[in-house]
Amino acid sequence: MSEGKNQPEMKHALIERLMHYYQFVNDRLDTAGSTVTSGEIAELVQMDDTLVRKDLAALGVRGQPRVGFNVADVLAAIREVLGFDEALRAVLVGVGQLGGAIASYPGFARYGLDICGIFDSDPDKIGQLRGRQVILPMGRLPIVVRGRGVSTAILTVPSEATQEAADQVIRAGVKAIWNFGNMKLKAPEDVYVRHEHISTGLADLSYHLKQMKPDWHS
Amino acid sequence: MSEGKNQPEMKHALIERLMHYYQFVNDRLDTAGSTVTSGEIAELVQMDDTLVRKDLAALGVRGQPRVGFNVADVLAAIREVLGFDEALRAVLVGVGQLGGAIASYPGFARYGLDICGIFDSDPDKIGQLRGRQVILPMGRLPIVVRGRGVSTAILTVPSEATQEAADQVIRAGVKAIWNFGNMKLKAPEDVYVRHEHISTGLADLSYHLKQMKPDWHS
DNA sequence: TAGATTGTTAATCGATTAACAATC
DNA sequence: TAGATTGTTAATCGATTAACAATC
Repeated sequence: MSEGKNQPEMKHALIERLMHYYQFVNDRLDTAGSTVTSGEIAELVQMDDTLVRKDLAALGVRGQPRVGFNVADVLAAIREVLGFDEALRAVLVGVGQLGGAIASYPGFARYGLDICGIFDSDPDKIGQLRGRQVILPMGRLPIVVRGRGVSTAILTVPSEATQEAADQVIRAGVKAIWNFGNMKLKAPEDVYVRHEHISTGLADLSYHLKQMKPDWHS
Repeated sequence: MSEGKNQPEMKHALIERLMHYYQFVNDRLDTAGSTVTSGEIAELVQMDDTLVRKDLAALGVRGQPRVGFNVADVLAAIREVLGFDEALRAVLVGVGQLGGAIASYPGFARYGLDICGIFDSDPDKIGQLRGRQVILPMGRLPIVVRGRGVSTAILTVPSEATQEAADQVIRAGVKAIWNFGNMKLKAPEDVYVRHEHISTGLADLSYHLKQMKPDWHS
C-alpha cells in the first residue's frame, strides 16, 4: 500500500485465465447476440463457475440471470483490459529459425502485434528476406524504434548474446522485452521484461512422464 | 483422497520454482563443494527464503546451519525429481520454422530430451535435412515410436492440423504431447498433454504495456 | 563461544469455493 | 409463475510468511 502503484495490478494467473476464456468464448461467437453461461465457460476451462463470474464481474461485464453473458461483451471486455485493440509495435532481434517462425506467424496479429522490423547482427543475413520483411542491421534499431513508435523488442538471439541485444534495444528506447532466450537479463526498472521459459515446459513433461512409470529405474 | 493417486503430485508452480532454482544454482557450480544458502537463492529468484528451504526439504536435500546447501546436492535432487537424467525420447511432428528451431536447439539435451525423428506430412519436405535429421513421412511414425521407445511427441503443426497429428502420434503409442499450436486437443486420459501457450506471453506484455501508459487512448 | 543459518511449527494472507439471496 | 443463473457475501482451503528453537 505504501508503494506507488495506483492500478489494481492484475496477477499473472488472472491474465492466463482471461486468455483461456477468450480462446474458448471466441468459438462461441457464431451468431450475433449469442450468449454463454459461467457454467459453460467453467466446464470448458475446468474450473469453478463462481471464479468465472468473479473474473467477469471484475472486468465490468454484466450477465443476465437465466441467460448468461453476451459473448461479444465478454470478448470485448477481455480485449479491452488486455489491450488487444491497441497496436503493439515491436522489433524482433535475432533472425534464426525461432525468430523467423515468430516473425512470420500470422496468428499474433489478432492480439495487436505489429512487427515493424527484424534485425540481426550477422552481416551475411542483412538484406535477406523473411516473409515480407528485410533483415536490417542492428545500427538501424534506433531509427526504427523511434520512427515507428516501437514499444517492444522480441529477443530470439543465442543465450550469450541476450544481454548485449537487450542493452541495445533498451538504448534504442523500447519499454518492454519478450525474451525467448534462457538467460535472465538485467534491465532498468521501467522496462518490463517477460521471459518465455520454454524449457520449463520440458521440465513439466519430464516430471509427468517420470510419474507415469514410477516403477522403473534406469 | 478418494482418487487413486498415490504420488504426492507436485503442483505446476513448484516445478516452475524448481526450474528457476536449478538455473540459478547451476551458475554457482564452480568449484567442487561449493555451497549456497537459501537466502542467496531467494534473493536471486525474488522470493522468501523460507519457501526455498521448504521446497528443498521436500526434495530431501539437507543443508548445514551456518553454511547452506551443497550446490551439487541441490542440482542432483532437482535433476532426480524432474527426471532430467532419464532420456526423454521424442518425435517432432511438423517441420516448419518453429519445428526446425526446436529440433535443432541443442540446449534441451541437458534436460534429457532426445529427438528420435522428425516428421512432416508435406511430401516435398520428406527426405530433406534439418540439422542432422532427415524429415520422415508420417507413415513411419509407428515404427520409430515403437522401435526407439519414444514416449513423447512435440507438435509444431498448423492449428488446423493439430488434432489430426495428435491422433496419429497417440495411435503410434506416445504417452505425452508437447503442443505448440494454439488449438486445444483431445486425448485419452492416459496421455499427458502439455500445451505451450505462447500467446499468453503476448497477452501479458500487451496488458503491462497498457498499464504503463494509462493516459492514452487511440 | 557467538552467531549465522537451517528446519519446522504456528500465524497470516490470499485465492478458491460454497452458499444463497436477487433477478429476469 | 417457477426455475435457472447471476452477483456477492461468508466459509474454506492452501500457499506463503513469520517466528523461533535447533545446530554446527
